[in-house]
Amino acid sequence: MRRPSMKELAHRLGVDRSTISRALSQDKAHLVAPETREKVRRMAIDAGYRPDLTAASLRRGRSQTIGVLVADLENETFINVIRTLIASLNVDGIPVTTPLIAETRDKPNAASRLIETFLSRRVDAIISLASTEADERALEDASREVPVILAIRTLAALNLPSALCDDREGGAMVARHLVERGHKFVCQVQGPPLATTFKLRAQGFSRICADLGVKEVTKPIYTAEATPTAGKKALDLVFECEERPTAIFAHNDAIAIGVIEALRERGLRVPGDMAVAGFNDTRLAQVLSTPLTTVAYPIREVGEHAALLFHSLIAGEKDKAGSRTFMPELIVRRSA
Amino acid sequence: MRRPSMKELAHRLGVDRSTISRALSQDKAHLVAPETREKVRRMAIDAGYRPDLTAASLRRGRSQTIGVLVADLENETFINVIRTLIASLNVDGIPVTTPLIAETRDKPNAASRLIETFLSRRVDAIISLASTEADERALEDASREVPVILAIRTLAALNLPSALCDDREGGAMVARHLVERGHKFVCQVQGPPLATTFKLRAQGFSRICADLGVKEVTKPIYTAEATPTAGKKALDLVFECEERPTAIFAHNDAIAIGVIEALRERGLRVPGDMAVAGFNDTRLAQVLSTPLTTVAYPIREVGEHAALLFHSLIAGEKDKAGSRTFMPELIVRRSA
DNA sequence: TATCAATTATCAATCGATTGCATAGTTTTT
DNA sequence: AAAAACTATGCAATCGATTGATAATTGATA
Repeated sequence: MRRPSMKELAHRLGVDRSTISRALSQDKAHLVAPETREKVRRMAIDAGYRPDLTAASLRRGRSQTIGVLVADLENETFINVIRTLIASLNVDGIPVTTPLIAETRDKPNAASRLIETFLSRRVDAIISLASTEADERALEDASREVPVILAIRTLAALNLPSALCDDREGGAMVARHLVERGHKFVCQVQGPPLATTFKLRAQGFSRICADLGVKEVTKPIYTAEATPTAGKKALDLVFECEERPTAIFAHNDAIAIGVIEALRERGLRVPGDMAVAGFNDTRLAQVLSTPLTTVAYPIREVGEHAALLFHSLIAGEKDKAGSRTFMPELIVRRSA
Repeated sequence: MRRPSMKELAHRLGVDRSTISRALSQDKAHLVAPETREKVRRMAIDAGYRPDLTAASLRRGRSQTIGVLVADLENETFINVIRTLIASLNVDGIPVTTPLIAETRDKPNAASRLIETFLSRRVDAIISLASTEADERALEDASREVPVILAIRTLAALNLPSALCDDREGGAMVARHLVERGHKFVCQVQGPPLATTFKLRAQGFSRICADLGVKEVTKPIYTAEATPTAGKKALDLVFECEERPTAIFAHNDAIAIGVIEALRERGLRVPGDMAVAGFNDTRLAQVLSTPLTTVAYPIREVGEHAALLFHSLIAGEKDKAGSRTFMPELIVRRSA
């Protein structure tokens, strides 16, 4: 017993399918007489009618779908931004726009392939939480066909509407805090430089160090991935330096945790022997027995602004769709 | 300059649209003469033709789309199963089936609402990594319209094809190991009992304890969520018991980490003062300075079998689509 | 030469919903 | 009482691709 289509409903009720369509719609329901409308709605429920969004999409030219590119599904911050984004996609608690979530893992051609799929599926917009310079071209091309919004990571060359965190200032906050605590020689364990996030955090941090006369380890230290494993490995590089710093700014909490575990293995105490600060304020940062000093990411703001950009852009209000950068917040705990 | 549709291509080439369709298809390309086929393909590329999957879906009655329900996007194990699942969805590296990923967070009505959306979008199948008893009805109803596959979590009452881990045996493995290490009085910090996973782990563990004459803390201890925060809180309950156990089996690694941090705060050493074992073998388990003894989840097997079920079911080969349960593996490290 | 098969392409219907335009019926205005 | 203005509904085209039925062409076979 297949579910009925509009045509079948129309037949049973002896009205035209267009009447059914209007009666069940949000915006055109006023065009049909209240009693007919009720009759249609009741019948639709009784018969177990379920609209076919594929057909509706085709006709409308809008798929009520949004392509979401994310660099890493294991990253709590990305996920949380996506969560608020999705929550803001619903209207009156009803999900009208379905997100197509796809992960790039920062692989070279992943983004462009996924964007092709999105466009074939006629997404109404694309939100990228995965932009790297390698994807610049693909995103630019896409932006000529459909609104493209950047979140978390930006691309200076592109001038696309974006929802960002002030990563430079975040890095600066950490630097100022370390200086305040009396550190004179510090070190960064940087995330992979393919995304703007880490580059800006590094710039902000270094700038303040330079201004306030604090020395940084000369050779920059990068991790291949922003993971605890990579952070652990990176600590070896720190210890290869001639002089040992007294504080480490890890570019995110996952790296920081790796650093802390590595320090523990060397029998060093945090913050006594080495102060450690992270970035993002993930769940784990709060649970550690030496709670992590870190920078809280403006998750809600970024997610909601991305949603707002989406809504403005598909409504054609290009003027309202401005980029915004939100301020993160330093959370001082025990580790630094 | 909008991209052309098939109709436009056909016009330019002076052939019928059906010829274009066949020339560009995988399975019907042999019906068109080799030279025409080449001509069409070249032209399609030159003109920047991009098929409209919305239209194709409508006509075919298949959307080349799969609905994926996941309980928690922050859970590494879920994500990794989804990753292998998605990888197996591609044919020759080309993504033919797009996953619609949606998160339930184990909220009461989330699953049924999301399933409605999936069905409205005419997904070819639904894979649930989020099944709880509360969703039983919704999944059963859905399974009458579309293939439904269960992964990670099962529902005994439903008899749907599934890809699972032998959680009971996993729990048993931990129990046997603890007994081997000489523990006589142990404790479980169980995950929320709404999913089969945790219930089975508990059963398997308790069964072995009973068989081998090892005492368990009398009152079962549950966490509200499978997170470090919840694990930390749960340790208080352990210490409320009259007698203190010497080992804790945390139902997953996230809980275990919470437990360990809580122990550290009390100045207790792992495994000296308290042994701790987890479940899943997440990335973090390997990085801890006291590496976690845990049970490695058969991620690849579960993901690939789920994909296989999907492929069999949409091919109509119901017989080939059998449920399978894969064996996890105990990873002994330092913590227990 | 007539018949049949194979190959290649066209025709036209179809998937299910949406929407501009037309029309019949009703109410309001003058 | 006629004209104007609404209301409520129906008609039919449309979105873009797919596919079964059918026609045209060529070659082979009896």
